[in-house]
Amino acid sequence: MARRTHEPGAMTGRNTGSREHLTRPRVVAAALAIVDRDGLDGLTMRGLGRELGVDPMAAYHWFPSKPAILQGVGEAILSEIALPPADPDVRWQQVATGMGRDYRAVLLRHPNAIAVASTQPVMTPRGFELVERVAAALVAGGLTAGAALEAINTIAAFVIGSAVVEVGVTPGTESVAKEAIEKAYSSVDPAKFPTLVAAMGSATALLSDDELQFETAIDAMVRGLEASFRKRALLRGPAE
Amino acid sequence: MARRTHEPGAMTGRNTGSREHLTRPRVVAAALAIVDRDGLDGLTMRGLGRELGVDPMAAYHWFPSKPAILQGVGEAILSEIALPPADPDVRWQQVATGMGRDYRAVLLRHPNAIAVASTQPVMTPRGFELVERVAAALVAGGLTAGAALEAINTIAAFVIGSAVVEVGVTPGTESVAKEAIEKAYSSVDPAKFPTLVAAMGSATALLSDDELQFETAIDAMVRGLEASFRKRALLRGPAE
DNA sequence: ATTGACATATCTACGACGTAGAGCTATATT
DNA sequence: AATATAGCTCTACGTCGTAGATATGTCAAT
Repeated sequence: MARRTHEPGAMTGRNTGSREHLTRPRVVAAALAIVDRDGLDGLTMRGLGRELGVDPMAAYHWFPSKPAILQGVGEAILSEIALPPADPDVRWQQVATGMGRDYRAVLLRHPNAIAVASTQPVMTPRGFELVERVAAALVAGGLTAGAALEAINTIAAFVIGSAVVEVGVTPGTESVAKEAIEKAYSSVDPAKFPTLVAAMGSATALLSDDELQFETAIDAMVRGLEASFRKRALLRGPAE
Repeated sequence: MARRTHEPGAMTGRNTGSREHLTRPRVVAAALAIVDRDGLDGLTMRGLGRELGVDPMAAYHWFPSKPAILQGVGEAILSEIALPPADPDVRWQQVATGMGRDYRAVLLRHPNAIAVASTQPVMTPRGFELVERVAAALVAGGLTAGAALEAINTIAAFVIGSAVVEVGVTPGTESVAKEAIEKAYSSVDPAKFPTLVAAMGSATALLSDDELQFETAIDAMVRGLEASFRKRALLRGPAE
C-alpha cells in the first residue's frame, strides 16, 4: 500500500513536545504566505520547509504531493469569501453584486494565486455552503433555484475573468512581457489604429479605472440577467 | 553583453542545408502541439527538442527562455481569433457577441493552454489589430470609442472566466481533485443544501449545458451593456 | 580557391526541483 | 519497562531549466 497521509481528525493531541505540531492548515497558511510573497514559482517544498522551520519532507505527512498543497491554498482563498448575511430585505440584485464584489476583492488580495484559486472546483464543503447560501438568498429574492445557480455561475465567470485580466501575468512570463509591450506600443500608428487612439484620448477613459469598470460591468450584467430571467419566467415578483 | 536571441528578420536565407531551419514560428508550433497533447507541465525543453528533431538547447537561439516560448504560444493562440469582417450592415451587438463566441471557441480548442493564452497582454501588433477592428465595427454600430473598448474589455473578461471555469483544472492538480470531489458530493445533505438540491433537480438544468449557458449569459451581458451605454449617452442611434 | 566572420545547432555540466524510501525520536498505550 | 506508532528527518535519484564552450555549415570578401 502506498504511503497514506493523515486526516486532520487523526490528530491525537500528543504535541506537548518542543514546538507546536504541524497541521494541514499551518502548512497551507505557510504556502499561501510564500505564494503571496514570491509568486507561484516561488513556492518550493524546500522553501516551505524553511518557512515552517522544518524538514522539507515534513509537509508530506500532511499532503500527498505539492499539487495537493496548492489545492489546499486554493480552498483557503475561496473560504475568504464571506457568506451572505441572511437579510430578508435585501434585493437579489444586491446579493449577486455583493458576492461578485467580495469574490473579486478576495482574488485581487492574492494576485499570485489567482490561477490556483480560480480553477478550484466548488465541490468542497465550504464551497457548497457558500453557493447554497447565496442561492438561497437569490431564491428569497424571487429567482427560481435554477436561475439562481445560473446567475452565480455567470457572475463567478465574469469575476474570475476580470481578475485574470486585471492582474494579467502568466506565472513565469513576468519579465518577458515588458520589452515586448514597449515595442508594440511604439508601433501604435494613429493612422493604423484610429479607433484605439480615439478611445484612449477620450474623456470616458474608463479603462484607466479597473474598479469603476468592474462596477459598471457587473451592474450591466445583473440587469441583463434580470431581463433574461423575466423573459424566461424564472423570476417572480414586481417589475419595479 | 549577454547572449542575444535573433529577430525573425535576421534570417538571411542560408538554409539550403540538410533540413529546414528552425524558426520562431516552428518552435512555437511544436510547443503548442506538445501543450495541447501533454498539458502545460508536459512541455519541457528536452521534449521540445525531441519534437523538433533537434538538440534541446537549439530553441534558445530563437527564444531567451522557456517562459518566452510560452508567451509565444499565447500569442499564437490569440492570433487564431478571427478579425471581424468589415460588414457595415451588422449590428454592433452581433459583432460583440460574435467576438465573444469566437474567442471562447479558440480558448476551448486549447484547454491546456488557457492559463497561458488568457493572461497574454493584448499589447502585440496582432492584438492591437484585433481590438482596433472590433472597436471600429462597434463604433460603426453607434458606440463611442470609449464604450467600444469598455464593451470589448467586459466581454473578454467574461469569455476568459467562462473558459477557465469550464475547463476548470489547475495544471498539476488534475489527479488530486477527483477523490476530494467525490467525498464532498457524498456529503451533500439535502437538509443542509435545499436550494442546491432543488436547482440540480430542476427542469431548467442549465448548468449541464455550458454552451447554452454561455449563449444566454453573453446575450444578457450585451443587453446590459446596451442599457448602460444608452443611459450614459455613449450610444447613438435608434432604440429599436 | 582561401579566408574570416557569423548564424545556427550541439555538447557538457551545474544547481535546484519533487519526492521515494528508510530511519530516527518521542509520546501514548499496555 | 516494553511496544507501537505518529511525526519528522536523512539520503538519494531522476528530471528540469539553462549557462558556457564548442562544433558545423554558409555567406562575403579577398
